[in-house]
Amino acid sequence: MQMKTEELTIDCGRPETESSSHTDCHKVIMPVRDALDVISGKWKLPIIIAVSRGHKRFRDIERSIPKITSKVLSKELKDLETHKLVKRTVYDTQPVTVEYTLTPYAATLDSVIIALQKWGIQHRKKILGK
Amino acid sequence: MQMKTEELTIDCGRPETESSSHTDCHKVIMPVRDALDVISGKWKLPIIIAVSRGHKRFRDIERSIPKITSKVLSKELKDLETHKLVKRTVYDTQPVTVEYTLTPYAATLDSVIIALQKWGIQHRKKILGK
DNA sequence: TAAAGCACTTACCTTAGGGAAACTGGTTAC
DNA sequence: GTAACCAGTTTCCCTAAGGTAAGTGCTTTA
Repeated sequence: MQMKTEELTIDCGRPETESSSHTDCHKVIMPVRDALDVISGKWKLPIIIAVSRGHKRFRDIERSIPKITSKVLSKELKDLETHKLVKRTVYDTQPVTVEYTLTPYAATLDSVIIALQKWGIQHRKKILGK
Repeated sequence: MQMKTEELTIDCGRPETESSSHTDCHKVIMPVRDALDVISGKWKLPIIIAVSRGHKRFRDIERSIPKITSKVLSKELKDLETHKLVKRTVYDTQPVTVEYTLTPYAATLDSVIIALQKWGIQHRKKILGK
């Protein structure tokens, strides 16, 4: 049905060829699940967006994301750090200053975020009357 | 820091202008959260991929997605139906044949899926030695 | 010297997501 | 006539995610 030719195609041709279709399917499903394992959940992308937007300090990030709590933010920042998407830097000031920044690797998520943002915008338009 | 100029930009300029930065930030976070509300979770995108790949029947979809159970598939298909992403058609055969197909609206998710697939592929390469 | 800010942590509790397994009510193939 | 397939449903259970609220140790501001 739908066939979009960008660099990677959602290989949906040959719908009725039974033999190798499952394996083909896995080639799309598996990477998507790998990606979802890292970035799914309610907060990870919002945090990445906030940090990319220039919010570096803990309280600053907290204020920039509606409804997030410090407990959740703390935990999610640790997760993002272990996934090498966020870097935590402690400056030896009085009192200590902590800054969160995105790693260069996090920039590779740009296309994902942009795709989701675009889809979210049009989806909201669609469901709340056009 | 990172600035990618596609149609929509992750507006991350002016990092230290305090006044309007939160509102700007929300303009990205909100649509992304709207999108995540619909498609996040472990199974929705895999199901959409499987159906787009030509798997129309319940058992066929079930077999094409590793580790999914019939209970979860049943529930997620209902969710996708209410979000107008999947259409369920019952054919009055003996016994009844049920077919799931994507709506045209689901095709709008292609760019999201492609972005996630690409990211997942390179992420796996990155973490499992290059 | 009290209040408020920073960067968190801890304790407690609720809910949602999801796994395992069995079961239903029908039909077809052997 | 029994095994297997289809399209699910039901029950029971468990864990992870996440909300609420308070506290900690430090410092700056009024």
